[in-house]
Amino acid sequence: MQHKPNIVDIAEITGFSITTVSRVLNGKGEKYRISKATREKIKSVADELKYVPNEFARNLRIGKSKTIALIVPSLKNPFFAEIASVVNNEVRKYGYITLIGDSDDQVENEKNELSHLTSRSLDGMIVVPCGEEWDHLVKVQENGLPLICIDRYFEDTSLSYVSSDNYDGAYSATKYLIEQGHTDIACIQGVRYSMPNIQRVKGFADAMKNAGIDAYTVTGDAFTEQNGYLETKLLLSRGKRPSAIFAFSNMIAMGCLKALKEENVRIPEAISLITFDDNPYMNYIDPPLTCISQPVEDICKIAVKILFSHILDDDKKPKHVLLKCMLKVKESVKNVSYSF
Amino acid sequence: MQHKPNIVDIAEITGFSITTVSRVLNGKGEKYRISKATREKIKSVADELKYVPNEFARNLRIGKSKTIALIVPSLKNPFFAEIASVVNNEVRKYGYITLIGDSDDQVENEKNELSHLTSRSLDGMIVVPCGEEWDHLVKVQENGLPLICIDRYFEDTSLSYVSSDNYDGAYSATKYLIEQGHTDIACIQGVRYSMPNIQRVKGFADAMKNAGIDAYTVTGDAFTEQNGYLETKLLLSRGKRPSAIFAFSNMIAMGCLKALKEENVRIPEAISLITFDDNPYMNYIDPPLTCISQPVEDICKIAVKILFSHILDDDKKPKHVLLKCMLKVKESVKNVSYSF
DNA sequence: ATGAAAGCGCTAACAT
DNA sequence: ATGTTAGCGCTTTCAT
Repeated sequence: MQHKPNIVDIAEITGFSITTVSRVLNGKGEKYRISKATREKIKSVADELKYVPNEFARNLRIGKSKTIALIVPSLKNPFFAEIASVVNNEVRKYGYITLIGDSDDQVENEKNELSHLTSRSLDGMIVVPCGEEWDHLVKVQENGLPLICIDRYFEDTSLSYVSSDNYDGAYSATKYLIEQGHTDIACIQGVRYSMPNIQRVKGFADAMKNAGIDAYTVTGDAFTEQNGYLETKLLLSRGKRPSAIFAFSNMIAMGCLKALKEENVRIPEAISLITFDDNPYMNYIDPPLTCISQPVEDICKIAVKILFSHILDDDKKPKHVLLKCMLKVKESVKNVSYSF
Repeated sequence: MQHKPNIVDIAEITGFSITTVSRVLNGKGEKYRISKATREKIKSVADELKYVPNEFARNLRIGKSKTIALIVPSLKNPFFAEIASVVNNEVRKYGYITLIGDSDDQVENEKNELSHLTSRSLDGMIVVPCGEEWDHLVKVQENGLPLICIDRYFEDTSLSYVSSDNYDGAYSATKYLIEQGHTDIACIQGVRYSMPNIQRVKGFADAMKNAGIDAYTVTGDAFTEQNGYLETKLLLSRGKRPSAIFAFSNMIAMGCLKALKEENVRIPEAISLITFDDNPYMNYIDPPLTCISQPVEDICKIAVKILFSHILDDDKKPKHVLLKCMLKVKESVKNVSYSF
């Protein structure tokens, strides 16, 4: 047989009807009380021909694609690469496939990906939104496509989300710095309007205020290495340097490191550094960075679970889940309690 | 309108036939000499309805899916994450979509992904094979699906590949170490049968021999952090420690760093370290690692280009491309020429 | 310059 | 316990 075998071929060879073949091959043989002999014959022929069902025909017919899409701001960022990896694996467990879209942190791209991907009759979508707009996401959902936001999300919308408890994470980090005797702390934030950032700033500020510290710096405006670099350079050029820097993401921390290295500022001797996000490479940088580790794996697993409850169980109620972060003490924060 | 609009809806609204609508929406209006007025009307209605073509129907009809698949050993490894990112972006430029599969470095998974993915009527495939088998890959190709290997590949098969010139890369790295006065060099290799590894060992050995050094160590058996860690531990427990270690991948290097740190061996003062692969995080480890950087971006771009020449131009001739690596001197290799 | 109609491979409602 | 048949939305051949 030259062309790819289809159920018609199998029907002709076995002498049964297309329907019967379809039923057997879909595991509905029992249900339709198709005789064992028939089932076996059909299956063996299918095997022999190396029959693979045409997903397009099936999808066209049933209007489902067994496909979900994941849109992340950048696969090159290890934080999102891990998300992609975990989501991909979890989704496979349901027999579904993941299309990965990269928005390169541009809302325009996100929208394009969204419309491009929906032409594939997706069954669901997981998005790490990169902008401050959510209309296009809500619209997708209103069109009947279950959608979950992870990491970045929006409040007061009908969109489900799973993220870290960023407020608590930032609060703990700041509290830890204060406990180590730091009072002059600067934090370098990411995209200002993004919910994780808003929560982190709040957690940071609250921890400072609760400790009776009113003077602190919040600067920066992107979750990028460049932002971390520039802001650190600026902080270092100030009259009085902060004793500790709190970087709001792994990429920002990289930029801090670059700047601190350039200026020959030793960590943690001269300046302490703490950061959001953890990853394996962080253990080998100089020094290993004390960080707030996000439960990325759990976030993804829960997101996928919720997504499939939306898809399969028709449970459309929006769910909002925040998971606690963990402070991982390494070597980049100095105890300065008795240093004056 | 409740359901997703299709060309039938547009035909009804505009009063033209389905055929005409299809032609206009596919940009074949000119070709079929459809009047400008008609074209504009159809387009405006399509816009208004936010019409998105159903890819499944189209794909079913034309037998193409505008989809390619990429299988990598692990998305969590930044080396492969970068590959995924670049391939994904390049493929989008052709209006195609990428399905990403993760083999978790198990040939069994690779085979599963392969058969799972082929049911999606792929138009092409890019694989970073993880085993020493290629039969399943060749078979896929023989079934008419263009397939390219990147990074890891096989010789003497009909499979196209794009990879680094690993021999040359390893040769340069070794030559550099020797120029810096090192003679007692150990290299920690990855998966032994893999082509990059074979070439790297050859490059390493040739460089040593050409320098008149006959004694050297080649040890290890996986491109993993664990392998790097264990082998370094073993090297350090030997009577005479090597003066330099050559790690054959980023992950192996991470393991080396971990072991060296644990044993308080200073780099490069006590032992020099050079590694294959570069990535942004490597600039912040202690010390920045001198490395052989692979042209990942170019490899991916060329692979995609070749893939599409196979897909679109029907040019099925296997192509074999090796790109030169680059030695990036940072701070992990000490010049020991005059140290005895 | 535009249309009618067949068919891609599959599923499911409706037979028998 | 098995078969007939109508479409899913699209492209394309053949007509006009």
